[in-house]
Amino acid sequence: MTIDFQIGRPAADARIVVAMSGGVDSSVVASLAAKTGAEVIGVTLQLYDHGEAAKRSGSCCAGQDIYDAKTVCDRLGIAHYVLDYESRFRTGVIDKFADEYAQGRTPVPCSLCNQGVKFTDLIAFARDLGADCLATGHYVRRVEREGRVELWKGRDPARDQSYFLYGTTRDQLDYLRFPLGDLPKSETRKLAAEAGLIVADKPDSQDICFVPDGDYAGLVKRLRPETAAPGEIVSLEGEVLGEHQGVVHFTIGQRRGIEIGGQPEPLYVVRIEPEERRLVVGPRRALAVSAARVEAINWLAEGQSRVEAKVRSLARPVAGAWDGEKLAFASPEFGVAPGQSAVFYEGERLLGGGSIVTTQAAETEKAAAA
RNA sequence: UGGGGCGUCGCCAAGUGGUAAGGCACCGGUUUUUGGUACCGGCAUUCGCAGGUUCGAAUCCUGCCGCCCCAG
Repeated sequence: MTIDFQIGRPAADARIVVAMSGGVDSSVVASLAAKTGAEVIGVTLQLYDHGEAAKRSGSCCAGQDIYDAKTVCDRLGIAHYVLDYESRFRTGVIDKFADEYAQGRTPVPCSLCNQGVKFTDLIAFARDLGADCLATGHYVRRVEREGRVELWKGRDPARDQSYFLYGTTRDQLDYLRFPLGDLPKSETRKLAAEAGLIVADKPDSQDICFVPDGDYAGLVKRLRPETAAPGEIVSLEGEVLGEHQGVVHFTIGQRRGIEIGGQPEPLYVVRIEPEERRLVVGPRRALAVSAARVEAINWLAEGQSRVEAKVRSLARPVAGAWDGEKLAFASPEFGVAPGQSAVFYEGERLLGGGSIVTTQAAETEKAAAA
């Protein structure tokens, strides 16, 4: 299978840099790039410690993964660079991640990473190398239409990663290539196997890449100890129902882990008040939100008012109206957490997105609290 | 130390002779490049304790223990 990298000049003269995490996807991208006949350079970022996480595979950008990426490059006969981005990743992603929790918000580290270290810094590096483009293994599509580039969802809806890439700028998009955007994952694995890549059967990455054992709270606690301070759990009416072991363990809309029984219906986290170290909980209907204020928006399209919006990576898009400041949901949305991204779409096309700063409770909460 | 009430899974709670509902919580799984959500599954051989009646009791009887309320 051949993929057109849309470089605009003979492959023999082209140079492609591939961002390689050490996983299947980006390895296949490197393989596809090599097949074009262009000069291909694999680059892997070393993002965090050499300790615990390094031994774990199926994540990205630590010891085993770097070794895997290198092995793949050797097989393909291409160059491979490892860049030490630990300190940048630390300040640009991990510290911010912890800070967000300290403010009672729920960060999306993958977006922070893509928009910072991965794209901004890596693109600069690739440009320095004189490359024609930077290719990654993301499942999104770059579509040239009417003389402009657009960002579309990955063809395979189960794999679409556009939610995490809303912050990609037009300039970056010009330079980026996503060769897997049209493929289903199964096809990627098949290509990996055909190419004899060592990572063909490597498990998909999941969870937060820099959290070795899934215990993200443990990491945040080390960086921001105050997030582990116990506090009250109160009802919407202000009644103290129990105690929690730190706001770091919670996010808006969360049900499990509150550890309060004896209720007629489940309790969800409705609000987090970090300065008071207080958790406000209530029934599901209290989560209903009619609108969300969104800031730091990156538009890839002209500002649109009628949009479909995703406020979580795994949510189906919902209809909404954008007025330049806030997103009004056509029908109440549940579990909208400040810190998460609101990403706007028009069908397959990603229009833009930003960070949710506040939400507006729907009438039902007021009714429930009254 | 008179009267009344109660004691069923961590919590709430149904069940008053026929062989322990349900909800919440918790645990596990599924899904997933964020946190969650949702869905599926698990969760009292036992009903404060000890005797007794009965073919059979959490359910009836007796005693004890504990808690609550009202009276002293």
